[in-house]
Amino acid sequence: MTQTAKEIIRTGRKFAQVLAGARQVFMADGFSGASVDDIAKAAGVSKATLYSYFPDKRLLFIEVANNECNRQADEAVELTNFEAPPEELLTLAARKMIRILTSPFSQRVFRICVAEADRFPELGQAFYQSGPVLGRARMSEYLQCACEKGEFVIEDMDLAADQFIELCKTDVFARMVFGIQTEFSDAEMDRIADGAVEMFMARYSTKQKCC
Amino acid sequence: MTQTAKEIIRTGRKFAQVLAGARQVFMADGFSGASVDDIAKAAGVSKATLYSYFPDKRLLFIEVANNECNRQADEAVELTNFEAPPEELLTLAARKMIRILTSPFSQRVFRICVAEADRFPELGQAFYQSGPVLGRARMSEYLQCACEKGEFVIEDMDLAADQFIELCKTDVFARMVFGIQTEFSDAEMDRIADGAVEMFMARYSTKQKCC
DNA sequence: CCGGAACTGAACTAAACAGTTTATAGTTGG
DNA sequence: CCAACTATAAACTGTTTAGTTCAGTTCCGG
Repeated sequence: MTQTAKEIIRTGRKFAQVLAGARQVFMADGFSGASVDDIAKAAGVSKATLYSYFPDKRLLFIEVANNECNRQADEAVELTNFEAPPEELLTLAARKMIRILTSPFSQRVFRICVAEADRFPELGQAFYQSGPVLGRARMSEYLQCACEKGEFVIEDMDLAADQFIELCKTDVFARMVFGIQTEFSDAEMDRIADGAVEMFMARYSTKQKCC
Repeated sequence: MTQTAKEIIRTGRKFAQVLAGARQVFMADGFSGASVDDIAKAAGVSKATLYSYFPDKRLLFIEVANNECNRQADEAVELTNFEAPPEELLTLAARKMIRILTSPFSQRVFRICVAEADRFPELGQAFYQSGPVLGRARMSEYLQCACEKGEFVIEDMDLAADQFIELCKTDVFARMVFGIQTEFSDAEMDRIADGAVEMFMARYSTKQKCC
């Protein structure tokens, strides 16, 4: 009558190993694609040990997913140097954004979130919070600041932030998601980034480029 | 020694029934989530009958997926009335686009494409062709025409088309994909649509709104 | 160096599911 | 009315995989 209840046991020598193995296999194969045997093997641990830490595959996955979401939140884009001229700053931000969006890691996590949306609704939510919401917050913060300096005129700050981020996905995102293309050259990224910045400036900048 | 080879037999009374049942179950549960027993039941047909038409689950799925992609291509947005003022036309197009993007059907198909990208790479390609590529072509065509009338100045037509389509996804798409929200009010859609149009006009329209 | 806790490996259960077979029955057209 | 074709239900095969069990081994603190 071993009363493990339904809880994760975080103490023990090999806990971290199990987690690392699970992370590796889940990231590569998704939830359904990953077998517990594979995970145990990748972790260099017996299946019994794995099950002594985690009551089931589901909770193991959730643990991994949460960790990854937190990691992603930590690595989020910092808009450094609010003082730089808006056009420059936005161009840098756009490039960074595109690079993050197209990273193998993002692609994998995105795929898993979508594929497992039925089984793990909370997963999409977590990812949305630590990705898009955070990005928008950072962007909004900067735009607010730039508006106060009279560089932009923006009525709906959240909309503007979302629009900028969305523009960074132009073409690239769809090609990625549908498996048309998984890597992008600097030239391709710059085309999108510059396009996004020019569009954003044309809409919200106070500087007129004509007349 | 029944020489069925590995081919789909399209003749026979119940072929259409099987296809309809498969469509229903695959759309609801995805490829892995759907069991052949469920499909046979939904089709009102025995499993043996199903297997007399289709050599395996995979080919049945591909048949359904192809049909759905073609259907989607047929229903694609027509940009009616090229003569209308650009702002009006774009606003209508944006609303239509958002409505299509957020339809339960699109959501389901998108989800399936992403989830099964490994198993069926050609699926994403087909969907990309019958969705994004088609949309861009239609949009490009219109923009070309409007440029010739002097309503817009656009250097990179494909980029502009993609940008407009992308702007229509602002916020909405991410919320959908991550399961935050699956239905959208008219007000929410109009906010995005109007935002997209204003942005697009500011960037590419020849009409100045100031000075 | 000892005793208990952590770990191992391999075998096992149970369920799900793709695909097959069989024996039977309805349908159709000549 | 009789072949030939089509369909059916149900049982069966084989495989995969989550989760369990247990006898034996390793590790580590006291």
